[in-house]
Amino acid sequence: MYSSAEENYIKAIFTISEKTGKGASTTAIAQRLETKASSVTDMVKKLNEKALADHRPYHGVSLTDQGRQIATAIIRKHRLWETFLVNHLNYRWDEVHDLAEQLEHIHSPDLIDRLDRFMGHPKFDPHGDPIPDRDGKMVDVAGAQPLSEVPKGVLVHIVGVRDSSPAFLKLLDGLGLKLGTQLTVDRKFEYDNSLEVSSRMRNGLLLNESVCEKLTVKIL
Amino acid sequence: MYSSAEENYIKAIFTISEKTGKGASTTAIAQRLETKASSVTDMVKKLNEKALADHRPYHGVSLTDQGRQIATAIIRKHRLWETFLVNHLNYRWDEVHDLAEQLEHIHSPDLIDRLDRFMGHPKFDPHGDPIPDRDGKMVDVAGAQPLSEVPKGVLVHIVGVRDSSPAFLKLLDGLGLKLGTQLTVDRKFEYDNSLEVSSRMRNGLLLNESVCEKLTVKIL
DNA sequence: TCACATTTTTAGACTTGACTAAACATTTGA
DNA sequence: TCAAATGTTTAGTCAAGTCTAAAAATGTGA
Repeated sequence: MYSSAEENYIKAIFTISEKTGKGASTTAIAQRLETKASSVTDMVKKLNEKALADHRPYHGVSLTDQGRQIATAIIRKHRLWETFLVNHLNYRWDEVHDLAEQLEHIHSPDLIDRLDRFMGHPKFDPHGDPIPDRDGKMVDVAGAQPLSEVPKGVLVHIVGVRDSSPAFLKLLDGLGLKLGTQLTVDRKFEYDNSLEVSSRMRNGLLLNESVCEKLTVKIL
Repeated sequence: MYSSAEENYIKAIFTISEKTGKGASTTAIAQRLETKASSVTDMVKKLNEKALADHRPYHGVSLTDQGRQIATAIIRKHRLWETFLVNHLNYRWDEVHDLAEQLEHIHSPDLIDRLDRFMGHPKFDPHGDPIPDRDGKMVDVAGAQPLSEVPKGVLVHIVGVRDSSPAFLKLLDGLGLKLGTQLTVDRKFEYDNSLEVSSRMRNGLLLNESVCEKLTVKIL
């Protein structure tokens, strides 16, 4: 059984490694968990002793197989809880992240499997992220790419968001964008890499670079 | 926001006070929380400073209005989660206590109200205990009494259990007793205060004193 | 190559919540 | 009424997790 603190570090290392393809630096971990690098040093030492992580100083922390297994289990819990909150308790997709961060630390041999069964084994969470199965495997979303890389004139639909912060999700709500929304890139502005897109609901929607990078789409 | 430790103490003080009608002694609190009296002293001091509890040494700890309000909120959470686990995730009534002890510490402005609405505002949990509403009010179970006090020949039905431990609940399951089961006391044995009862399913069921005290029944 | 900016670790302290052992206080029964 | 039993508190310690400040180590650009 691991503490919430340990679990949060494991998840952070996993997520940073996923994103960068390299080990997670102590500084990066500290930043993500809003803590200090010295605290990270201590915890990484502890995870190392428990054979959950390896640390090559100045080259990053990586998870062992066991660490990775714990990480995917936590992510599975997080995403299933988010799905439950949105699909059954009528939460909006921008409200569930923090609550799921609490719920993901509930320890139970089978609660999450029952929740999974109750919901009919959903494959994606409300933000389009794949939900790992009991063995940590998740469907791979082949062909998905950031909107920022889509050429002009191609019809795509939104399959995921790379940022689950309330602010970002509310912005999307305000623009009428959600999972499944079909889009075409009409114009690209080199000046700031912003895009003008059109959907069924709206034309001439101007999206800045950072928004486009965080929207994952698939060609239809 | 209160820590899980603080919440557990508040709940223990509330429950002991309910049961005994007096303040909760530090020893009683220690026993219930499986901790030591000296630890209780420390925490009670802290709760006192936060205006959640009053302590008159040798006469018990009692909760302030604010403390009581927190206590009923936690009990509401505990019982609603138990109800959810049994009614929607198919847990048995003897499996949910420990899990609900974790879930009751989830902090959220409205999760529990949504859960309440989702389930259609249940009035009782799987053990027959009344679920407090948002204001801490719960229906009072008038006319309920322990089976041990029921006279011979009177038809009653089980409305609650005063012990939610897996061992006790499994015993009841094994005897074919559950909420709603109709019983008549056939014989009373003065020797050890055990009772012989009969239900529709079984006759000549011998229940010892401690079991009879923990079964709450109502005359039909 | 080598200085410096960056990253990482160490050392010492703090908070929360718990513990043991011992001292202290009160109730109660004889 | 007073001593024993019971209940409570104090004092000192510990572990987890965090922090600041300072020291140490490393990668990299000039």
